[in-house]
Amino acid sequence: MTGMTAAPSPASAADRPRLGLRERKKIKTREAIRAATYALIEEQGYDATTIDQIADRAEVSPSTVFRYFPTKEDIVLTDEYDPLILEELRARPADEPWTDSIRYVTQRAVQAGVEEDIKVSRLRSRLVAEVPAVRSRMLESMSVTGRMICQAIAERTGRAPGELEVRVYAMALIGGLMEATLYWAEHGHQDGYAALVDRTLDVLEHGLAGEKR
Amino acid sequence: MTGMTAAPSPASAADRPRLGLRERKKIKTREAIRAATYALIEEQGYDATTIDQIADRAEVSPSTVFRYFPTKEDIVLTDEYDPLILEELRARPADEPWTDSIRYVTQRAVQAGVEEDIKVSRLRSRLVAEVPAVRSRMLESMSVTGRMICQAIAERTGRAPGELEVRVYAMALIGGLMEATLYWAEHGHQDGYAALVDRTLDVLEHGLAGEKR
DNA sequence: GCCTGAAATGAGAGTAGCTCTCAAAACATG
DNA sequence: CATGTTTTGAGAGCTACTCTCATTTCAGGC
Repeated sequence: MTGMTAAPSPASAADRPRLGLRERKKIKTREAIRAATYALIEEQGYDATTIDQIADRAEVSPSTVFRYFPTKEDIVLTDEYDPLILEELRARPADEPWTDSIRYVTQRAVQAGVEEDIKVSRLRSRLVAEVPAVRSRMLESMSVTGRMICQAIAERTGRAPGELEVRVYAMALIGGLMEATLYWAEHGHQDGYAALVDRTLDVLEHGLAGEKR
Repeated sequence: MTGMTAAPSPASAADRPRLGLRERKKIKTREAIRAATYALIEEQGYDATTIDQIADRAEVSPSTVFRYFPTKEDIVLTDEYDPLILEELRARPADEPWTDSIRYVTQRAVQAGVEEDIKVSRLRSRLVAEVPAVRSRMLESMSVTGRMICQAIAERTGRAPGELEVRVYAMALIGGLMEATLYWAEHGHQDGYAALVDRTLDVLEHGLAGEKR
C-alpha cells in the first residue's frame, strides 16, 4: 500500500510441491525480471536501463517482460498486498477509533515491507524520489489503495464511501504518506521509516498545530 | 495551482504594440497549438489525438509542438500562475490565520480559472479524471506548487520549510484538491467547484469528524 | 531599403516504451 | 504418447520524445 511494501515472498517450502511446474516457472520468471532490473538500475541508473537489457539479463524475450509487467515502472513498484491490508483493516476491533486502525495497519504494512528486504525498500524509495515516472506510477497505485481506504472509513463512520469528505481524507492520507517516503529517501534513509509514518499520521489527525499524540 | 486555473490571457490591447513581432507570433503559436489540441481531443479523444495531427491543424511542424510543450499532457495542463499565487499569499495580512490565507488564495485561483474559460476548465478536469497520464502530470505539477506552499506555511508558522510535518500538510492539501477536482468531473460538474474546494479545506483543517466552519 | 547576427522553424533520423499478431515451444491431462 | 492449452519468442508497427542541421524569419544598425 505504501509502495514500500515488499512483493509476496517466494512460495514457501510447504506449498511448493502443490504448484505445477508452470506456476513455479512463472514465479521464477517474475523474480528473474525484477532481480535483473534492480541490478541493472544500480549499475547504470533507471533511465539508462532499457527493457531489452532487462530481458537479456533475465534471459527472456522483451515480449515476455511486457507480459509480466505492463510498464517499466511496475517492475520496480508492483506489490500485491492491497487485499491483505483491507482484510486486516476489517479485522480490527469495531470499537477501536478508525484513525487508530488506519495507523495500525499502515505501520504493519511498512514493517512488513522493510523487514522483507530493506535494500529493496531503499532502492524503491530512492527511485520514487528521483525518477518522476516512478513517482507518478506510485501515486497512481496508491490512489487505488485510497479507494479501498474510503471503503474502510465509510464502514467505520457510517458515511458513504463516495462522499467528498471521505475521499478527500483518503487522498490526503495518500499524499502525506508519499511525502513521508520522499522525505525518507531525501534524508538518506537516516530516520526510521515507521517513525516518519507516525508523524505523518499525526499531522493528518490533528493538523499542523496539533500536539503530538 | 489547482491545474484548473487558466493560462494567462492573451496580451491585452494595451501591451500588444509593446511586444515585438517575434513575441506576438510565439504567443499566437502557443495558442494555436492549444486550440488545435482541445478541438482534436473533443473530436476523437485524448489518446487518439497524435502530435502529428495537432501540428497539422495548428499549421506548425511536430518539432515546433515539442519546442513549445515538453509533453503532450502539458499542452492541456500548463498554466503559469504559480508565482502570482505565492505573491498573493505573501500579501495576506500577517495576523490572518495561515489556514485562512490558504483558503482565500486557493479560492481566488479557482475563481480565476473558472471565470477565464469554464469550458476549458471542464475539459481539463474531465481529462484529469479520465486519462491517467494527464492526472499524473497534474499531480506532478501540483507538487511543485506544494513546495511553494511549504515556504508560505513555514513563514507564517515559524517552522522550517523542509520539516516533515510542513511538507506532509502541503502534500495532503495537494492530494485533497486533486480529489476535489476528480469529484467535480465525475459528478458531471454539477456542484460548484469553489464549494467543493471549500469542503476540501474543511477536511484538511478539522479532520473528517470536524464540524463545518 | 539592406546587411548582419540572432532567433525560430522545419525536415529528418533515431531511440525507447509499448502493443499486437502468429507460429513454435513447453507443459498438463487423458 | 497424443491432444489441447499456456507460455514464449520473433518481429512488425505505432507514437511520444530527442537531437541535429539547414533554412527561414525577425531585429537593429547603417
